Amino acid sequence: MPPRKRADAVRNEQTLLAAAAEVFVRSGVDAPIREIAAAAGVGMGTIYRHFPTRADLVVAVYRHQVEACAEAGPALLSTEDSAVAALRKWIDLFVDFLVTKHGLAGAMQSDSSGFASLHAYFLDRLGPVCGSLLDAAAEAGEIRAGVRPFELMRGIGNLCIGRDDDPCYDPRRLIALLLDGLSVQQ
Amino acid sequence: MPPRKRADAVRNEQTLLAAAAEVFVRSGVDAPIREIAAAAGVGMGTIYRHFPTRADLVVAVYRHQVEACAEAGPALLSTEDSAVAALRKWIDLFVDFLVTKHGLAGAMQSDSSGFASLHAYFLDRLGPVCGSLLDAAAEAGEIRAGVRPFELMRGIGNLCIGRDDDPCYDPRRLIALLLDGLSVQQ
DNA sequence: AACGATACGGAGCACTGTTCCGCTTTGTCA
DNA sequence: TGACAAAGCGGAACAGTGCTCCGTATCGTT
Repeated sequence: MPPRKRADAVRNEQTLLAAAAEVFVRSGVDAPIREIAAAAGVGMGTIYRHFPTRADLVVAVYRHQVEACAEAGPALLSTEDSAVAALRKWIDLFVDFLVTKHGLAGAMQSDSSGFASLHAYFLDRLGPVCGSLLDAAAEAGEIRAGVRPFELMRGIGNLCIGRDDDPCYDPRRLIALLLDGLSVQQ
Repeated sequence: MPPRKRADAVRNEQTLLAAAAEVFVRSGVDAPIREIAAAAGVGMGTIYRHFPTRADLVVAVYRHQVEACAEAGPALLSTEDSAVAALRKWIDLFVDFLVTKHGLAGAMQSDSSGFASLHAYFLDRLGPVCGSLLDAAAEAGEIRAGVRPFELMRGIGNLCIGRDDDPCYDPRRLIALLLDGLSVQQ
C-alpha cells in the first residue's frame, strides 16, 4: 500500500484545481502552464508532477468543477434570499464550468470513450441538483413550473458553444434572457 | 491595375505549394513553418509574404491539390497500362490530398462557411474525374460496374479519418482491400 | 532533534510563430 | 546594353511556449 500523501501535496493539488478553473474561464483551456502556475502560486514543476499532461489537468478540473457545482446547489438554496436567486447564482457557476467542459472536448480528440463516461457522470451528478433548484423556485411561485432540468442544462450548454469565435457573442446575456423568460407570468 | 508579378515570385509560389503538400502529408498541417520553408528551399519570410496566415497556405495547397488531382485522372488513364492501374494510382494521390483536406477542416474551426464552398468545389471538380476512371475500368472489365464515384470518394474519405490518433491505423491498407473487392468477380 | 523521503520552485533548454531589414534579383527605360 | 528603382528574398532575432531537471525546502517519522 502506498504511503499517505504529504499534507502540502494535497493542499497544492486543491489550490491548483481552483486556480486552473479560474484561468480556464479567463484564458481558455490552452492557457500557458506558466499562467496557471502563477495563478496558483506554485512552480511549474508542481503542476507537471500532479498532472503530467494537459488532459490530466483538464479532466481533474472538470471533475472538481462538477463536484463543486453539485455541492453549491443545496448551499445556495439555504443561503440566498429566494429560490430564484439561488438558481441564478447556480447557473452562473454552471456556465463557468461549461468553459472547461467545452475545452475538454477539444483536448480529447483522441480518447472519445473517456469523454463519454465523463459526460455521463456530469449528467448524473448535476441533473438532480438543477432539478431541486427548479422545483424550489417553482414551488415558491418564482418561476413557471414544468421546466425539465436536462432541457435547461442542455439549452444553456448550447448557448455557450462557440464563445471564442466572436468576442461580441456573450452567452451570459442570452442566458439572462432565458431566465427572465422563466419568471412566472402569463 | 496591379503590376505583373515577378517571375521568381510565381516560381516560388508553385514550389511552395508543392513542398507544403508533401510536408503536410509527412508531418500534418501543423508542421513548423521552418520545415516547410526548408522543404521548399526558401526563407520563412517568403512563406509569410505569399501566405500571411497558416490557413491561407492550407487553403492554397488544398485548391492546388484538387487541381492536380483532377488533372492527374486523364493523364494516368493514358499513361498507365490498365484502367484499374490508373484508378489505383489516382486514389493514392487522392489519399495524400485528404490529409490536407482533413487538416484544413481543423484549421478552419471559425470560418465554416468558407469551408463549405471549398468542399463543394472539391466535389464538383473531382467527382467527374473519379467517375471517368471508374467507367474506364468497368468498361475494360477490370472492376465491377455500378460503383458510384461519390460513394467511393466518400468511403475513402471516411477511411482516412483519425489516422493521426493511432500509428497502427493505416488507411491505405484498408483502401487496398476496398479496391481488391472492387475487382470484377462473382 | 535528527534524518530520510517527498515535494517544491524555477532556471534552462528546445522548439515554435512572427517580424524586420539588409541584400539580391528582376523588369524596365534610356 | 547598362543602370536603377521596385519587388522580392533570406534568415537572424525576438517573444512565447512546453517540458525537464536538480538543488533546496518541507514534511512525517523515529
